[in-house]
Amino acid sequence: MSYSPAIGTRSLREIMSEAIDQPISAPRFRRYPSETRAAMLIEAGLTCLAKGGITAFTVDNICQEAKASRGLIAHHFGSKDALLAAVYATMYDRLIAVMAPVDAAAPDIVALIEANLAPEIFNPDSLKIWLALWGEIANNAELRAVHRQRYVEFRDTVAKVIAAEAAARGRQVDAGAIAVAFIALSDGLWLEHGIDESMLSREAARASFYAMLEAHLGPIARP
Amino acid sequence: MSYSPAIGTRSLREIMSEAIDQPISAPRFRRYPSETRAAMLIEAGLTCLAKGGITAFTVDNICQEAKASRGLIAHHFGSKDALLAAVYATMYDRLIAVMAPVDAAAPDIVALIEANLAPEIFNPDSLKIWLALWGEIANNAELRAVHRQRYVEFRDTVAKVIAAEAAARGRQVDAGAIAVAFIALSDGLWLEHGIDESMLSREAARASFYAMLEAHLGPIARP
DNA sequence: CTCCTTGTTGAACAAGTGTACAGTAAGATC
DNA sequence: GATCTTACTGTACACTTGTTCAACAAGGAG
Repeated sequence: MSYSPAIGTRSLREIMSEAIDQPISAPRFRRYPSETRAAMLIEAGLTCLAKGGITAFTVDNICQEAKASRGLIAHHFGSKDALLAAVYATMYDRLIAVMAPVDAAAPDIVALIEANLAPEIFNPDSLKIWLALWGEIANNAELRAVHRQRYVEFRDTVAKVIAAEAAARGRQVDAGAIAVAFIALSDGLWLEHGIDESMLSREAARASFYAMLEAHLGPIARP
Repeated sequence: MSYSPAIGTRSLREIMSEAIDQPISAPRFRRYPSETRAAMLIEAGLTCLAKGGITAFTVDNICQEAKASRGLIAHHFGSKDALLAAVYATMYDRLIAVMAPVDAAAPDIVALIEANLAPEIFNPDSLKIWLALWGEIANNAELRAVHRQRYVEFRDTVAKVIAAEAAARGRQVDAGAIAVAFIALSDGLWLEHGIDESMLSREAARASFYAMLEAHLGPIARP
């Protein structure tokens, strides 16, 4: 038995109600403000990346994860690539948010290190997402644009803290260069931890951070 | 006008020869020893990864790059994933090959650092390949198996050099832990250099390596 | 030359890809 | 209640995906 699609003024729900001879009251779907739904799709995209890498970042997967229909990504983002760019921006948003306390009135080098080791950042799922995204940067102009903007923003935050610490110690250093090296180390530690958790503990990563910065700034008192 | 396919004992080449009324002497394709063709497919796979990341690692792309037909990957590797695993193993082969001189009778910490900066290793194309592969490790059992084996092999080579250097200096260190940190740093530097070449020069990367190892081993004479 | 092995081709297949779009309906506003 | 905006659905589309497989042919062995 098949039902004909709704025609004219009678909704499918009305027809169905009649056919099964009882009212169907529950709405078939929920409407969200555009921003809310966009955020939901971004979240679903992140989940897909964490679960299966860039290969699993498909319209079908994402919409299923978000419990929405296939058309929604196009409606809210225009294209899948635009959603991917939004996903990447979200990752940087969160990274920078964790750094925010560090960037406060009193820059604190220990807080910088500990922020990098925070569970929101230093965890395999999060890393899998970074990894999937990094692998796409070279092949995706939209992603590259986001990267260029956000990376510089992030680097400058780190450089500021390092420069402040160096000034407080009366040391002359190239804070920008050290910031890049620090980020490189951070990325590398995330990488090892993300690929094989057992290979590199948080404690080992912490030691690397301190050793690296002490080489440039002198002894740092650990908390 | 269309030609019927070859039937019975007459080859398509014979029929074509007759049709255009002149001999066709050039073979339609070349046969290679299995190993040779496998190597060609691996090379083509590497090229695809460098050009377009894991998304470009498709049967069509690879076979086109290798100037072969679609069926060849299945014939030589069984599946696309098996080829990917072989590609990954090849990357480690080459990395370990560059390290080989380091691992010789007289382990040399400077040679270790310089090997990591060698143009065969420290270049954006090579990094794009690593990046694409790393992003897949978590989602691909075959790849994970290769990683587990080769990474340990590689780490032990690095640890050996560090341990020897530490012994020569009479220092007590955890060479394995330092090796992991060293590899993490190395990966991170490759990453920055590969994503945006202008962000991190070879010279800056060199400085990071020396600072990192000097923190553990004391002053190192630079070449 | 005539086998014979096996590397190679290319079409066929089902399943999955992103996008377009016409139509549906939720829920705020009046 | 009626009206309207727009979030949302779901199908259709053209195309790409990896794998299978029967047939072809290169090139060495005899």
